[in-house]
Amino acid sequence: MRILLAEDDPDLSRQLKASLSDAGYVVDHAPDGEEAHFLGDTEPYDCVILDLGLPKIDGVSVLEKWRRDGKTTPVLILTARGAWSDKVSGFDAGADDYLTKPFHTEELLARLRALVRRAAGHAQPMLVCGGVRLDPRAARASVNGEPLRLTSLEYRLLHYLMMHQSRVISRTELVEHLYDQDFDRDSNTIEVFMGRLRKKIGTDRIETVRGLGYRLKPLHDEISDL
Amino acid sequence: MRILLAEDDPDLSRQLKASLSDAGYVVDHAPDGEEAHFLGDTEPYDCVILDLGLPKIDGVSVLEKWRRDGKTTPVLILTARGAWSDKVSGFDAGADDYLTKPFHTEELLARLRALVRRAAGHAQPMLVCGGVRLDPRAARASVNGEPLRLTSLEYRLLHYLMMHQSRVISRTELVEHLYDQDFDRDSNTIEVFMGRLRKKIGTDRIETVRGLGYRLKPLHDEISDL
DNA sequence: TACAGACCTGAACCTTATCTGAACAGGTAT
DNA sequence: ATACCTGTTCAGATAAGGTTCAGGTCTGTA
Repeated sequence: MRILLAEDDPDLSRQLKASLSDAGYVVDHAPDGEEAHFLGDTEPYDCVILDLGLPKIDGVSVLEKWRRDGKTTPVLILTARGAWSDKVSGFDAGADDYLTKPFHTEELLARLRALVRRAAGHAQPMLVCGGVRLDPRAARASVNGEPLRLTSLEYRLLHYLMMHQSRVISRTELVEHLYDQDFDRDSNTIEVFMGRLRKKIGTDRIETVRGLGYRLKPLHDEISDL
Repeated sequence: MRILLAEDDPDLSRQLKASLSDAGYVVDHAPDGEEAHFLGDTEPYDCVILDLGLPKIDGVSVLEKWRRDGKTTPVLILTARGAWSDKVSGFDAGADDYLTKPFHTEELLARLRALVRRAAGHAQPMLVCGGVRLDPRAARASVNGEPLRLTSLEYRLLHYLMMHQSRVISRTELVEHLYDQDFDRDSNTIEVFMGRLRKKIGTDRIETVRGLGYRLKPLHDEISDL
C-alpha cells in the first residue's frame, strides 16, 4: 500500500512516516501543497493523508483540484484547527475522513485501514480468498488455517492481490503500489516474488495472464459477477 | 437514500431523525441492537448510523455479525465514549467512519455524504452485449456467466468490439487500435483472431460485413437504431 | 455456371513474456 | 565479527501466444 503524506511540520512528518513505514505502508512525503498536488496527480496512491494548513497551496484547494480532475483516491484530512466548520468544508471538498490534531497514531492507522479497505470495495476487515486468509490489522496470513511465514514484501504483495482479488493486476500496477517513486521499472523482482509466494500459498492460486498481469483466483474459476 | 438509525437515546433519536429527514434521507429507527441487526439484515439501506452503546446487543457485535454475513453497507459509528481504543476496535470490526458525541449535526451530515459518495463510487462500467459481458477493470470476460479464457490480443479485440458494438468496424480500424504504427498492413492476423474469438464466444455473435469489416451483434439480428 | 476477390482456417513457425535456480548485497540480530 | 534473513539481479530454460503461410470456402457478378 502506497501512501502520500502531505504535511509541513517536519517533526510530525518524520514521526508519522516512521509509524506508517512500520505498519507496512510505502510513504511518499510532500512538504507543501504544490508538491502534494503534483505527486497526487502523477502517482497512484492507495490513500492520501492531507494536512489542511499547507504552505503554497492550502489543503482544501489541493483536494478540490484532484476531485475536479476525477481523482477518487481516498483522502484523510488532518488539521490543527478544531473548528467543525472546517471539517464540513473539508468533507464537501471530497475528503473521505477527518482527524483533528493531536491524535493517537493508533487511531490514524485504524482509520487508514478502514479507508483503504472501503476503497477496494471490502467492508470486512478480514480478507478471505479460497483457503487463504489475511488479517491486515495483525499483518498475518494463513492458508487453510496454517499460518504463513511471509517476508515483508511477500506480505504486501499478497495483501494487494487480496484487496483486488479476481481482478487482473498488471506488473506495473504492482510495482507502483509496492514501491515508492524511484524504482527500476524493468526489474523482475515481481516475478521472483510471485514465484516465492506461489510456493507458499499454493501454485494454482495465482493465475498469470500473459501480457496483462496476474490474478488471484477466488476459488477455482468462477467469475465474481456473472 | 435510505438510512438506518440505531440509537437508544429517545431525545437524540428524535432530533437526528428530524435533521436527517430534512436533509432528504428516508430514516428507519432501531432503539436496540436486536432490532438494528434484524432491520439491517432485511432492508437494503444505503448507510447505517450505529450507536455503540445499544441495549440487548451492543453495536460492535451487531456490526461484526453483518460483516461476517457479507453485508457491505457503509456504517458510521456513534459513541458517547471518547476512548480512542473504542474507535480502533470499531474500525477493525468493519466500521467506515466514527463520530464521538457530542457532535454537530452538520458534521454528521457531511460525513454521511462522504460515506454514501464513496460507497457509490464503485459502480464499475461493465460492457454487456447479449450474453457476453466484459469488465474492463478486471480485464475479464464471460459468456452466459461462463468465464472466458482469452489471450491478451483476443481480449483487446473483444474489448474494442464491445466498445463499438452494433457498428461496423473495418479491419484497418482494428489494426490501428490494436497495434502500434508500423504493422504489416496486409497481414491476416485480424482474420485469424476473429476466428479464434468466434470459437470462444459463439460463432454467430460477430457478423462479417463483406468489404467493410466486422460487427458485434447486440442480440440476434436486430440493429439498434436504423 | 464460371470467375475473382474477399474471407476463413489449420498447422507450422518463431518471438518473447514469464519462470526459476543461483548468486550477490545490504542490513540486522547474535 | 559472523551468520542469517530479505530483497535484488542475472542468465538460461520453457512454453504461451502472435504471425505467417498455404490452401479452402464463400459471395457477388456476369
